[in-house]
Amino acid sequence: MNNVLQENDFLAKKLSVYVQLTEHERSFLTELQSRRVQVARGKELTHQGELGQAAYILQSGWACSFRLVPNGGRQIIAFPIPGDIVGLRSMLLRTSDHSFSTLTDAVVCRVEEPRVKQVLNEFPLLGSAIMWATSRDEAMVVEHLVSIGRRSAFERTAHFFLELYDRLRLVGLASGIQFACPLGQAVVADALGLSAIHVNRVLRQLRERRLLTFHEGVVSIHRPGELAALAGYEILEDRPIVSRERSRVAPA
Amino acid sequence: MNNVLQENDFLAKKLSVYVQLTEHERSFLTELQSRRVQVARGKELTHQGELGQAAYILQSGWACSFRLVPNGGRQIIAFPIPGDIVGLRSMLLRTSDHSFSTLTDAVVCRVEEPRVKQVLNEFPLLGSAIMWATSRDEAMVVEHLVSIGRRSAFERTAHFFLELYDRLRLVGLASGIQFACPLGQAVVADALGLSAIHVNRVLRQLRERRLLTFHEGVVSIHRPGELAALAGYEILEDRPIVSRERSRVAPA
DNA sequence: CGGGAGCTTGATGGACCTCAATCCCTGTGG
DNA sequence: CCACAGGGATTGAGGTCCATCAAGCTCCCG
Repeated sequence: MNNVLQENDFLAKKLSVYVQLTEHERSFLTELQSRRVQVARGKELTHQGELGQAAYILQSGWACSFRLVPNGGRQIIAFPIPGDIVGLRSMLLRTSDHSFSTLTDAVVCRVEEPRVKQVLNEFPLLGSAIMWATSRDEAMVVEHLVSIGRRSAFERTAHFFLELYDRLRLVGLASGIQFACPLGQAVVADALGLSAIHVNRVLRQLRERRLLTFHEGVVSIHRPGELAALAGYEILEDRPIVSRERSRVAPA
Repeated sequence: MNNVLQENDFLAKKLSVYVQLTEHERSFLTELQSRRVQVARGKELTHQGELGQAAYILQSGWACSFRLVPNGGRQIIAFPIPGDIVGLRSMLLRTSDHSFSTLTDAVVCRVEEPRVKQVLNEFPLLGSAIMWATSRDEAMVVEHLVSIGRRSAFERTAHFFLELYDRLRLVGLASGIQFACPLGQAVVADALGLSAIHVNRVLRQLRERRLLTFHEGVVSIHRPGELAALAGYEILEDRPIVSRERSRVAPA
C-alpha cells in the first residue's frame, strides 16, 4: 500500500509541507531511498576535512553534525532527524567542513552525487522542495548561532528543546506534549556551547519551575507557551503549500 | 576593455576561483549587475520576518546581516563584502529570517526572483558556481557558530580578522598584511557575541602582543602564522578550478 | 562484587558583563 | 573662533554567569 510507504517516508512527509507531491515524484523518492544501510550507534559517517562526495538521508535514529576544535572541545552544529538530508553542502564544496556521526543505532541511505543531479534535472519541483528543506536547515543553523551568541544558558536550553519539538512534530515524531530524545546531557552541552554540568543545573531549574522535564530520554514540555515566551522562541508556522504552477523552476 | 570590467566585477572574480567563466557567462554577469543602486550608510534593506523575495549583490561598501533578539541585543551573522550575494535563502523560504543593513555607503544590485531562475536555467554552470559561493558562505556561518560556541574571546577575535583577511584577498581587496575594515568595535562585538568593552580589551592584548592592530579602520596582521596558530585558524586554501566537463549540471 | 558511564550536587575560580568615568575626534551652531 | 554635544575608544571597579575541579550517586553490565 502506498499509505504504508508514506508513513515511513519522513522525507516525503516533510517535503509535503512545501508542495503537494505527485505519485510519480513520490515513487521516485521511495526508489531513491531503497538502498538502506544499518549503522551502529556512535559511527562516524563523514569526517571533517574528508573529500567525501556523498549525501545521506536519515531514515531512523538520531545523529549529529559537529566540528572538533584544536583545544579538544567539539561544537555540535545540528541534530539531523529522520527525513533530513546531510552533506549536500559538502558535495558542492568537494570537501566536508564538519563531521557527521550517529548517536543511536540508525538507518541511512547513501546518495551519490549523480543521483542528486538527476533529481534536480528530472524532477525540478522535487529539487526545489529539497532546496527549500535545505534552506530551512540553514536557517536553523543561523538561529543556533543567535542562541549561542546572544541568549543565556537558560534561554538557549529552552529554545533548543522547543525547536526540536517543532521539528519532530513536522515529521510526526512528537505527539502531545512530549517526545523521545535519546541525547545525553553531555551531547546537549556540546550543542549549546555549555558544560555538561551547567546543562544539568539549567535542566534542574526548568524542572523546578515546572516548565520542562528531560528524563530517561523523554522530554516533556509542560507549558509550551510560557516556555516559548521565556526563551524568546517563535513557533514555527506552517507555511502554506506552494502551488505547482508558482514554484516550477522553469517559467520561461 | 574586458579587463576593466573584470577589475570591478567582484562577483565574477570570486566565481572564477571555482570555474573559468566563458565570455558569454561573464557578459551575462555584467548585465545582471547593470542596474546599480546607491545606498546610504545604515540603511536597512531587508527586515527580519519580512516577505521580501529579492536578493542583493553587493558591489561596493560593507554590510551586515543580523538578527535582533527580544532582550534588545543583536547577533550579526555575517559581513557581506563586495561580490557577495545576500538573501538567496530568503527567496526560497518566502520570508526573510534575518535583517540586512549597510554599514557604510554602498552600491548594490537588486536581483528579482525570476532572474535567479533564469541563471539556473540558462547558465547551469554559472548557477552551480553561485551555489558553490553560497555554500561557502554557509560554511562560514558554521565556522562562526563554532567560534562563538567553543572558542575564547581572544581566539574568536583573532579568527574573525583572519577570516576577513582571507575573504578580502579572494576578491583582491586586501594586499600585503593589512586591509581596510570600516567597522566599529561595537559592531565587531555584535558579531562575536561579546560586549564592546571586552572587544576593546582583547584588541589591546592583540596589539600589545604585536600580533594584530585595528586602528582608524585599518587592520594590520603583523604575524599571520603565529596568530593563526593561536586562533586555531586554517588558512583558506584555494581549491583547484573545476573543469567545465566535470561540473556541468546535466551529464545525463 | 567491581567497574564504568551518566547524572547530580557543592565549592571555587575565571572569563566576561555591566556600570561609570575619562579622553579623543568631529561636526555644529553661535 | 570657541563652546558644546555626540559618538567612539579606552580604562577601572565590581559583579554575574558559567567553567572547572571534586565527590557521591544510581544504574547497568560483566
